[in-house]
Amino acid sequence: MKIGYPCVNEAMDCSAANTFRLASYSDERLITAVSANLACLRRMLEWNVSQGLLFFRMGSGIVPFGSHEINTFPWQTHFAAEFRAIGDYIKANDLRVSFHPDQFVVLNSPSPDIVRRSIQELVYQGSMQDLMGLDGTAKLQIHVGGLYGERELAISRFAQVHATLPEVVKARVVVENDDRLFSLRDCLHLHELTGVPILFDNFHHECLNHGEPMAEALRLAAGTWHPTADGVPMMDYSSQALGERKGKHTDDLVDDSFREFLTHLHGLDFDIMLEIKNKEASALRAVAILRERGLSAPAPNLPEPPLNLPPDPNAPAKAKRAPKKVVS
DNA sequence: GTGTGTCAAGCAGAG
DNA sequence: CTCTGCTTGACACAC
Repeated sequence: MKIGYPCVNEAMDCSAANTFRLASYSDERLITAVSANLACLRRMLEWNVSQGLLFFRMGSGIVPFGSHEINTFPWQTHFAAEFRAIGDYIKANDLRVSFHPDQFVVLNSPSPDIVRRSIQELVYQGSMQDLMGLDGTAKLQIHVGGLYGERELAISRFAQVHATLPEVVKARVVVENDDRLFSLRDCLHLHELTGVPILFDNFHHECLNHGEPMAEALRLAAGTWHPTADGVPMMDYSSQALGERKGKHTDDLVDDSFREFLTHLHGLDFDIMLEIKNKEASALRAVAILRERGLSAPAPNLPEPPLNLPPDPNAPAKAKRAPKKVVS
């Protein structure tokens, strides 16, 4: 069981999401942004390893405009060594990684053009995994898509498009149950049609379900993952922010809710992505909770104090990101 | 330096 | 019709 957090480390002074405007696109800017993003990605992974956080979701913006036609720069070959080095680090430290292409990826859209661009985006993100030398246990996590007023048609259209995906993408795509449109039951139906594994989201299941108890839902979702080809089932974990709109995530891990959730696993193994606003801070607490229950490896010997944590009390008040280089 | 409108992309639902 | 939320804020220009 590994614990992870998505995309951003709030304690670090770098971002792996450097970008720029489409209107100001140039190869030079692309090279600058990708270089910075890969360097930061590497540092985040190293920090994660030092903290026992062995699961991580990479952001969609590592290569700005990675699937846009404007981007004709051969970044795959230009940055091959950097990607490979990150992949080697991932494998050497037994890390698990995933990607979550954004809401614009809609494989079941009635619009052929939207489907085409969606596949392009999956190819872009999957090609990063290829460049890192990662196998099919690294995943691309997406939603079923739109409802368009006809649930069965929407699901079957996903299945048809799924069958046409390039093999390297198809081996990595997993589908997440969502909180408003497509429930776990819909995803199980889609799994029967396509074999696509289901990435279970406990909070979405709480928002939208057909009465399946949490333990049963976990068992059903886990059963859609092939033990070797897909690896340990992944899941997203969150809980309801009290007093907020239904579906709103908490800002901070609610320890007792997480402990209660763990009781439903009944020995099932999952790699758990914490979708919680304060990111790595909650992930660290989740790791501690797993350790207190013997569900996770003991703390590694920390070779060095955590980078940038805790914040230097002598530092000037608030400076989450290191200030950009001053060119006075 | 700070404030802020806007940024490649889809869809559903609230108001 | 407009606005919001969704896995993640950051760019770029006005002042």
